[in-house]
Amino acid sequence: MAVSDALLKWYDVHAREMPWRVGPADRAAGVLPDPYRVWLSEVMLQQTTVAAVRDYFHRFTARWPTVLDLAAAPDADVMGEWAGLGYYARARNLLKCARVVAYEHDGRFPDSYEGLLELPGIGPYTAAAVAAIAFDRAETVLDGNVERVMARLHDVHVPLPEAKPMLKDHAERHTPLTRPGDHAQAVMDLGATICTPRSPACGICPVIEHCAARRAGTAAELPKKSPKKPKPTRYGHAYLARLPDGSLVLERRAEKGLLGGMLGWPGSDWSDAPSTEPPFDAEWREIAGEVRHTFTHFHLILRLYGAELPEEAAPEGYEIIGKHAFRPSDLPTVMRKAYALWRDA
DNA sequence: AATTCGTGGCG
DNA sequence: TCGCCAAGAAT
Repeated sequence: MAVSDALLKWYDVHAREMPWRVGPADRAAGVLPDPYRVWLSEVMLQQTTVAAVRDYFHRFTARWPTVLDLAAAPDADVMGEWAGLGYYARARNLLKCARVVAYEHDGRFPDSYEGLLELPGIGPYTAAAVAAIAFDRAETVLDGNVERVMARLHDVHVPLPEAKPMLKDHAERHTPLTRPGDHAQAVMDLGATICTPRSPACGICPVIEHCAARRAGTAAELPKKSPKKPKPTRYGHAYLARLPDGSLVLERRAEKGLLGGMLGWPGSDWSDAPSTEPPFDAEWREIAGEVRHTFTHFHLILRLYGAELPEEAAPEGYEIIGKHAFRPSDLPTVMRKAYALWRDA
């Protein structure tokens, strides 16, 4: 039996339940999933686990059931709803993409890889995933799961990312013309549940007889990866101010760069020797303790300063957010940590 | 082509 | 505690 046949047979029984997914039985009856939901889930799933995405997906689809609803949403609402999920450029591009689809494509997603690839925030993986899953196009997805499964199936020892093209070649040879959407999801499910990074469960693998790495005894050490750079530690200062009515002083961060477009506390740059100049005048007092947070490529240690501002002392150029309008859940995680430390001080 | 982008869970 | 890892894209 070919690899794709064995995979689909396994998937028919073991497909994981996901709120954006139409199971193999319904698909067999001709049901295709809503492209909007497939797209939304795939963007959320970029470098993010299924467990982390579930609640966000439910909140987004409850609040914005269609791409037209999302396109009409205010930027701040979408960024606030995305807060905590990370990689905030995804949220900015999500909204851009929704508006292009809504206003330039009549509210319908393109049904081809090439068409999807044109849209903001949709790269090679997501274009292939949406084309295959939502439109049953015979496209090949290449994500971390597929890379790992292919590296093992074909015993590829070339390290990533150099190995990517050859892993893609292998994956394409396995992509069937029928049920390509189920096939794509099957390979990813296999990678997520059986062909895992550490201690793969080869004993229950549906394609073990096709696996070259299993025969060679190298499955657990694949895929090889080139060494990555160590993370430096950076430092910074953040300033948390409150007005007499309980309002808080925040700022909307620049569109580009780290935490772009998100709300945050005013503060210094984050570097080896951050500026110690407060963003505006107040009776700042140091808050005991520090916030530690790790981003993709550096560790951050943040020192906090708090102030109670007098009446009529709201500084210019900031987002003054009322006591009851303020929700920590609108903030990225590092800013939530800062708020928690200040509040509990 | 190499960097820059979050966050939470896991061993 | 700490590095690794997750359904990557943009520049």
